[in-house]
Amino acid sequence: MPENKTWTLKSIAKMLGVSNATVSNAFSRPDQLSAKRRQEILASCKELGYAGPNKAAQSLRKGLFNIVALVLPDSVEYMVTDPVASKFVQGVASVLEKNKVNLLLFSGISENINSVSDFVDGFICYGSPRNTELIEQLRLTRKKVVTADFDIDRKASVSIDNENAACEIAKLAIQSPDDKIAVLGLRLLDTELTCRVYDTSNLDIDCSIAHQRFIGYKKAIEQAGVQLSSVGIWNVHENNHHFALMAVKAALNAKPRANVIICMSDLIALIALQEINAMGISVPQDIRVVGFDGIDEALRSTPTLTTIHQNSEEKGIKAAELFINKATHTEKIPYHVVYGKSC
Amino acid sequence: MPENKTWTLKSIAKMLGVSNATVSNAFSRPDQLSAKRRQEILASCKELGYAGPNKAAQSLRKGLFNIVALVLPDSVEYMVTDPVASKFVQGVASVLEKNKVNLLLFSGISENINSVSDFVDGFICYGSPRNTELIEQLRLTRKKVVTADFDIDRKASVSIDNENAACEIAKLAIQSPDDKIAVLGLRLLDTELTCRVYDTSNLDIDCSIAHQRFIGYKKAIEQAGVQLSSVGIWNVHENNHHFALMAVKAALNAKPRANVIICMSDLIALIALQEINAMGISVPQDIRVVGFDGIDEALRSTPTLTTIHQNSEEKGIKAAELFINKATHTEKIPYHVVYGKSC
DNA sequence: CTGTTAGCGCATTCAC
DNA sequence: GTGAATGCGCTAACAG
Repeated sequence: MPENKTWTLKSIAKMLGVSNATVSNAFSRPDQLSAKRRQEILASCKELGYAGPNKAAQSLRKGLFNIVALVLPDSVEYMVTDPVASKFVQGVASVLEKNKVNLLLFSGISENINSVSDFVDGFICYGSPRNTELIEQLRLTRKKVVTADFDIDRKASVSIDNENAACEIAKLAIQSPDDKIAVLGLRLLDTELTCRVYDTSNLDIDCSIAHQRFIGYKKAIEQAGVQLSSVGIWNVHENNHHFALMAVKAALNAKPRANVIICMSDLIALIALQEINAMGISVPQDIRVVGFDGIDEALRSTPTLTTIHQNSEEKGIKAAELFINKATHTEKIPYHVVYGKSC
Repeated sequence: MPENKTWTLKSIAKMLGVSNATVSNAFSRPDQLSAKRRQEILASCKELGYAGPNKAAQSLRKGLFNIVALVLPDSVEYMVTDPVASKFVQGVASVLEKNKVNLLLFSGISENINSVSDFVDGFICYGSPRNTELIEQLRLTRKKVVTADFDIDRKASVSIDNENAACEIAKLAIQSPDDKIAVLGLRLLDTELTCRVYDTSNLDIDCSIAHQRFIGYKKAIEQAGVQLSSVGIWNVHENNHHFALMAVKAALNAKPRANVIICMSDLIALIALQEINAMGISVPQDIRVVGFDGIDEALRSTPTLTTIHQNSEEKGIKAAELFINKATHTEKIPYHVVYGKSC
C-alpha cells in the first residue's frame, strides 16, 4: 500500500492515466466532466491517499488564501486578558468559521504587515494597533481591510457612535456649571506617556476612537456651561491596571479636586472607584464617576458603574461580515447606557 | 511615482538590470553578494516600492511557512471563555512571537486538517479535539505535531504527571476505608453523554489525560482500602457549567450519598461546592471536595478549593518550544497541590 | 560574485 | 470531454 508516498496532482494523474486538468477539474470544477468519471477519479484518489490539490500551490495560483489576519491592538497576551477584546475575537471567529475561513492572530506590536500579507486575503483590525506604523501599512495595502473602533481612510469599518455615546454619558455625570471635571482619556495622544494634557488642540487624530469620544465629552461640557479650560485631562496610554492607576492617582491629587470623573474605559473607572473608596470619599455624593465599555465587572463593583455598554461580540460579527461581503462602508452598531450607582 | 505597480522579483530585477538571483540573494542570502551591491539593490527596491519576495511563493518553494496551527479542544469561543485555555494560548503565542512564527487558530470542531495543513509548518494541539477524527488525521500527517495534555503515538508532548497528581489529590480527600466516594470525570468516555459509569473496563484510552487521572484516583482508592466497586463514577463530557451541573446533581442525589467528591476539573468542583452549599451540607465536615487545574476562581470560592495547580502558561511555552526545537520527546512540567478549605 | 536553468504544485487557456 | 503548454513568484543548483 503506497501509504507514505506524497502525491501531487501531476503524479496522481499519471498514475490514473488521465490528464492533470481532469484531476484538477474533478476536485475543483465538477461541471467540467461527467459525474461518473468524477466519482471514479475521486474514489481512486481516496484509495491512493491523495487528499486533493495542495492548498499552498492552489492559493499561489488563485491568489485566494481563506485566511484572514486579525490585527490585535497589542500582543496576543492582551487579547486573552482583556474581556472586551476576547468577546470581539469570539464574534469574528464564529463568522469566519461558518465561512470556512481561517483566523491568523497578528500581534499589534509586530513590525510589519509584510510577514503575513502575502498569505492572507486581508485584515480585520481591532482598535488602533500599538505599533502605529502598522496603520500606515494597512492604509497602503491592496488587501481587504476592515477596521473596528477606528478608521483608516476609505476602508470598511464598524463601531458604535462614539461621539454621541460619549456625550450622553458625560451629560449624566455633569450636573452643574460649577462642576470640577477630570477626563481620563485612553490613548488620547500618540505617545507612551501617561500624563496630564494641557493643550487639546493637537490631540492625535489617528487614534480616532479616543478623539471621537473626546469630542462628545467636550460637547457635553460646553452644553453644561462648564469652562473647558478648567477641565483637567489626563492621558492613559494603555488600558491596563498600571497606567490607569498612575493617571487616576494624579487626577485625584490635583487641586482643586474634581467632583466628576469621566473615564474612557471601565477599567480606568473601576480603578478610580477603588481609589476614591480608599480615600474615604463617597460616590456619588462627593464624586461622580462614569466609564465606557460596559464590561461585566462594572456590574459587580461598589458602587456599580454608570457606563456605556457596547456589544463587542456583535461588533466582531459585523466586522467579519463586512469582510466576507467585501463591504466598503462604515457601519454603526447600537450602544446603550448602563445606569449604575456611581453617578 | 510607480506607487501602484505590483512588483515581482522578476520584474524588479529587469528594471534594475540585474538577474533574478541577485535580487533574491540581496533579500535572502546576504553572503552571496557584496555588501555594497546589496545595499544598492535594497535601496532601489525600497524606492520603487518592492517590499521583498512574495511570502506565499517563497513558502511554496521552500516548504516553510512560519505559521503553526493551534488546534483548540473546541471552537474558538471555548478558548476565550476558558481561563486555563487562555493562559495556554498566551504561552504559546509569546514563544512563537519571539521566533517570528505566526499563529493560526484552528477549531477543534473543524472537519479536516487538510484545509490548513498545506499552509502550516505543523500543529500544536491543546487537549483532545472535540472532533475525534482530527486525532487520527494528526497521527497520519507528515507535519510536525506537538500535543499538550494528551498523546498521539510517538509525537512530542507536554503535560504534568497526571497520574501522580491525581493520586496525590485523591489521597488528601480520602481519609477512611469507609468513605463513600464519587468521582466526577471529565471526558472519561468518548461519547457526548453525561452519565453514570458502571463499567470502568472500557474507558476511552484516547482521551488519555482523563484516563491517566483516573488511574491515579484508582491507586489512591485502593491504597486507602476502599472497594472500587462501591465508588460512584460520573462522566462529564464537556467542561462547562451545563454538563457539570447535570453530573453534580446526579452524583449528589445518588444513595448512599458520597462524602468525598473527587472532580477532574475545578469548574466541576466549584459547581459541586455551590450545590452542596445550597443543600445546607457543610464542607469539609460532611462532604470533602477536591478539584483539578488550579484556576484563580478556586481561590475565591467558599470554601476555597483544594486542588492541583498546573501552570498553563508554562505549558504553552513548553509546547511551543518543543515545536520550535523539533523535539520528539514527552516533557513533564511540575504541578503542586493547593491546600484550600474544601478538604 | 553573477547569470541561467529548472522546478515547487497547481489552474487555466487553447487546441483537439 | 482531454492533454500540452504557460505562468503564479520564487529559490537552489550550477556554470561562468
